[in-house]
Amino acid sequence: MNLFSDIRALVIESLGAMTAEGALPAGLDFTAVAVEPPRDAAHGDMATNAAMVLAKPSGQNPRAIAEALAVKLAADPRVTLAEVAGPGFLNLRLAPSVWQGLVRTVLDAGKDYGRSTLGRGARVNVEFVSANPTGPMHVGHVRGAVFGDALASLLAFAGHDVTREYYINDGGAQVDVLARSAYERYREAHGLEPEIREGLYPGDYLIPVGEALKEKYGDSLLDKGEQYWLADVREFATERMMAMIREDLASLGVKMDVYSSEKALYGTGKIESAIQTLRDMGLIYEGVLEPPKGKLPEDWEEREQTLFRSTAHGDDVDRPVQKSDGNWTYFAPDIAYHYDKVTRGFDQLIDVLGADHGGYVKRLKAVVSALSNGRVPLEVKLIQLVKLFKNGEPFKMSKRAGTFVTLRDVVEQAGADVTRFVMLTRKNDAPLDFDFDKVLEQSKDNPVFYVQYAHARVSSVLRKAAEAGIPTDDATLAAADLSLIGHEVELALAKKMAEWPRLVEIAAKGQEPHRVAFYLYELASELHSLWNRGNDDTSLRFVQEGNVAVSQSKIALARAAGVVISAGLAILGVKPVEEMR
RNA sequence: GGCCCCGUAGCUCAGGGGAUAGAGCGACCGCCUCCUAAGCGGUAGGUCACAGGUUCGAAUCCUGUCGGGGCCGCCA
Repeated sequence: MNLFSDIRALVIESLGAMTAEGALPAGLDFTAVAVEPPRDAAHGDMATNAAMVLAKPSGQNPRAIAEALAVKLAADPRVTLAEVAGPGFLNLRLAPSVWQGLVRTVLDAGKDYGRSTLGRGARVNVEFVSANPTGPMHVGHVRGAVFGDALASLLAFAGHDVTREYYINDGGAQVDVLARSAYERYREAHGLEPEIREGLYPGDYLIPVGEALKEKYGDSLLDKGEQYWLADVREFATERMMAMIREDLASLGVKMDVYSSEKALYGTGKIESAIQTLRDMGLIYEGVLEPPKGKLPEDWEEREQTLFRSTAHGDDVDRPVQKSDGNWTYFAPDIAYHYDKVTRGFDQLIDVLGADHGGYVKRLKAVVSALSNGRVPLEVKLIQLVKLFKNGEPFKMSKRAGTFVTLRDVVEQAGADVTRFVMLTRKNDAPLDFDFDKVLEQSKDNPVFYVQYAHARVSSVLRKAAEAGIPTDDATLAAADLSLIGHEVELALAKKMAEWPRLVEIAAKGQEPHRVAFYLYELASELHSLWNRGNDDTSLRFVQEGNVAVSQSKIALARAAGVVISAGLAILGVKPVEEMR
């Protein structure tokens, strides 16, 4: 199904034959032999570096190897031309029938075209978002949510068994703050003046929570000390916040498989047992940390703490797991949580975190490495900041000034599809500019519309064909005489589609969903290009008046492009459109 | 002081061992009696931050320097 691997197999087979004939020494390692699209399409359809890679180990001139290999490859009916170029590249040109056959392959496979077995069913846990349950999701969370979701889809498409997971930070001091903030709103609901002290959450979103508390508890919590209500209010408010967050995620089209709770780790011995496991490995000790160099915290004092010997697993310093008052640090439940993920049998863990967690990565990796005996790799994807713009002007966010941009604001203004696509057009480790005006602009400047427009044009062709009475269901198109398409511009579109399975694997290996977005842009560009050629050359239009067979072959090509665009958009979580409005 | 990320065209960014380094925007020149011109074709624009190293081959890998951002015990 992947033409590049098909041709690579042919190359390897030919190299094997050369070895058998004594043209190459036995025992050569062919793993570095690659078959790729050439940088410049004028060079051919595919290129292999085989001769250059094998020149040194075989002690032969690369061009001589390439010449001999060219003869072998040219004997295959799929190869119409094999020529040596540059330092020893072997450029291949493939027969039109190969590309015509590819169109049929795409139509037969439908949305599964490009699906890969690369992952061999490995169980991968992708943890993402994990926003604190203390308020609505803001724009900073959106990018992490979209990235994690698309990465999960990409890995699943590439043959992994993926679990999407959200870790609810409902066990720390911040949920106590939430409870106190909600309690003030509860008092407010009773007509009292709320005291939103410094450090409490001032947001309006807690007002309905206060009212709901009144409904549930009446006035029974009024004028009582914290010890009477804190636990109940905390649980109540946290639940409400999570309901809100789930709604936010749903509006973005993100669906988690598992929600894990930090609170559930406390009082169940899970933290203690995870720490004990590390202790048994000799990785927990009582000690004193060196003060950080450079900028010293003002209230620094030496103090003995319970430490995790993360330096034994690649970290720079050991890390405290207990505060001086004996409580766990934030790190401790995280140890237990990652231990839990390891215990659940995942083959790989991926954490999607904000870039401000960069200093946290090494200790997390150290924990997972220690607790899995090095069996489970942890990959941490850091998501850089989103810089908001409006009318080309930077848009500063501030909770205090009330210019706090929530996920809901973004989705309401830009729409889920646009938001998702735009947020995926950048590598996760590069900052992203998000301009509210630009993302809604309907031009080539905006990649979302460019790709959607291409898909809409395919739909338009199908509608036109239907009006002309030409049957265009997928089965009919797949059975069409595809040898009728042969113009180089048409074949160029098919060639771009041939790259899709390869791209899926590259993107999955690199855990880089942005590659999908860039690929879709290129594919759309090929389609637009072909479309416009039809303006000058009517023989290149998809619907050919009075010629059903030719029309069907050309429509099959367009439809196949639409199928690939849909498949790519599905990974990004974006719905393709049938027409532009 | 240490750790992580980044530095590619005027701007925003792809490419991350392979050939003459690409796209969009901006600039300039063209293309609608014709399937959606929300599009297409072309021209101009580069010391891939800098210096060493590895390699048949480096924008890409390694080391260092410079510049930008992030992080660095009792917050999560």
